[in-house]
Amino acid sequence: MRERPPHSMKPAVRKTTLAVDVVVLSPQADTLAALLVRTAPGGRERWSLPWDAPLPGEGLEDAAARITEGALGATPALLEQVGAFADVRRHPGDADVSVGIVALTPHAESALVAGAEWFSLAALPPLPPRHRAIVDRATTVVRQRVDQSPLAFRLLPPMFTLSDLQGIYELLLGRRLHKASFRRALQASYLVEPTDEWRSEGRGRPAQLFRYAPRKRRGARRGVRFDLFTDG
Amino acid sequence: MRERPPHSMKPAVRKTTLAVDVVVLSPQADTLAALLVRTAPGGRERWSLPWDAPLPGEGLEDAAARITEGALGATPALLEQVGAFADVRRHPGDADVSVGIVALTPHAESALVAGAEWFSLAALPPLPPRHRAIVDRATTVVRQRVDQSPLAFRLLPPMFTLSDLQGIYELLLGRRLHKASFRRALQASYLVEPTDEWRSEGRGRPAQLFRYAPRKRRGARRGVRFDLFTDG
DNA sequence: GCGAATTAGTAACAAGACGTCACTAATGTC
DNA sequence: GACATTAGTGACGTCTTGTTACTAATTCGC
Repeated sequence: MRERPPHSMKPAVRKTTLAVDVVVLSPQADTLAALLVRTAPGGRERWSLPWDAPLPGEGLEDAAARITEGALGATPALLEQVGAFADVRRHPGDADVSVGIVALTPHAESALVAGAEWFSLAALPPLPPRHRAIVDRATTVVRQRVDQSPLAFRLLPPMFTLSDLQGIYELLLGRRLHKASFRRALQASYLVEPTDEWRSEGRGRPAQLFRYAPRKRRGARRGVRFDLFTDG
Repeated sequence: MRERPPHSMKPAVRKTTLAVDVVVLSPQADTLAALLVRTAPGGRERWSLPWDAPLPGEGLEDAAARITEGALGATPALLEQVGAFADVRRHPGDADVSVGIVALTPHAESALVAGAEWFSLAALPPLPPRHRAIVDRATTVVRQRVDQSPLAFRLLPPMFTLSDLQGIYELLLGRRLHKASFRRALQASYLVEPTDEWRSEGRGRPAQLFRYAPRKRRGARRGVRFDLFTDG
């Protein structure tokens, strides 16, 4: 809080430099990975989040979609704001204010733009300080919302096994879930429906395929709540 | 989503006009009220949220604190970002981008600045469209966070009765809670401790006063979760 | 004074959610 | 055919939650 005599002044806009910084997340090889781009030589960090200023008249999410396409070569499945950042932490383009946006995209082999690469969230290279803060907030936001909104389904093809789905939840939440509890909670949530198809993945019993089909839920429904750890 | 060939461009900041728009909320006479300021004549709406551009180098929350002081005459008890808004909806200062921030302040008779007034959230006058959207998001954000962070205690004096506290939760959540469940959940949360003092409010049995005293909670604690409706 | 009204606080119960274990089922591998 | 591997489920004990119904301490009306 800053000390300042409380007297009214006419508010007025001032010119500011604004950036949209995007945390593109995708499941890659059993971890959650973020898409980083190589920075121009000269900065201390070699990598940063993809970012740009919004075009005149362009919405923030639209800008984030454009920026994601520019680095990923594909449209993200879901965009969500994670906050505005105006602290003094260094931004690669020296923007006064950054709007952080998290984008989710399914795993795909689609060609990345030259200079873009996936990094496991657990092993990110050094980032400009503001970008580091945005990544941290993005993972927090994702973990908070995964129970409330069908984020996980955006990362899967239209038909998937319950083990696939559980794997996505575990990536997004960052912890293991118990199989029986997961399925029971999923039942109660009325979010999926079984199909007639089964998939055999080599070894083990074939798994039934499900599709995302949220049904009307009576009363005020609570989200899917999963708790525990360690499946045997 | 906008259609645009995905080829890489050097990102660059551009000048934008930025506003910080503040939703100051306070309990007033059994409802949640927002603080509005009279707008300069000429605009279609007579009222708007207090707002201003951040000063050079000023953090967003710092700006929100300053703006709140300018309209309320006091420092808010808590500030929380609710999002960035860059759609085409009209802003009273024609800012390209607004950062919405919600401020909570206890009920107080403190003198408002001339031109500022409290309005029950249930009966707001017409607002500039972007401000209307910010108010709606602010109430959503407050309801989502009231379980996770001690918002409610910021709206009460250091000592309060459990009925006072329940009333604040009901205002913030916008629904009635069941007395026994509320108290049991509060017990489990280890957020308050009883004092030796009691308060008699006229009729009825005197109530014990409590103070906010979050104790270390073993393991990963879940927030206070209240569910039900209708107290008899 | 004394009962009715009013607000505070709690015990206890029933129903449900949750964590866990142990099992059955269907496939591939050796 | 034995075994490893993954899928899927039934059942049980415990903890959580919604609800009812009660006790407690005060003011108000008469």
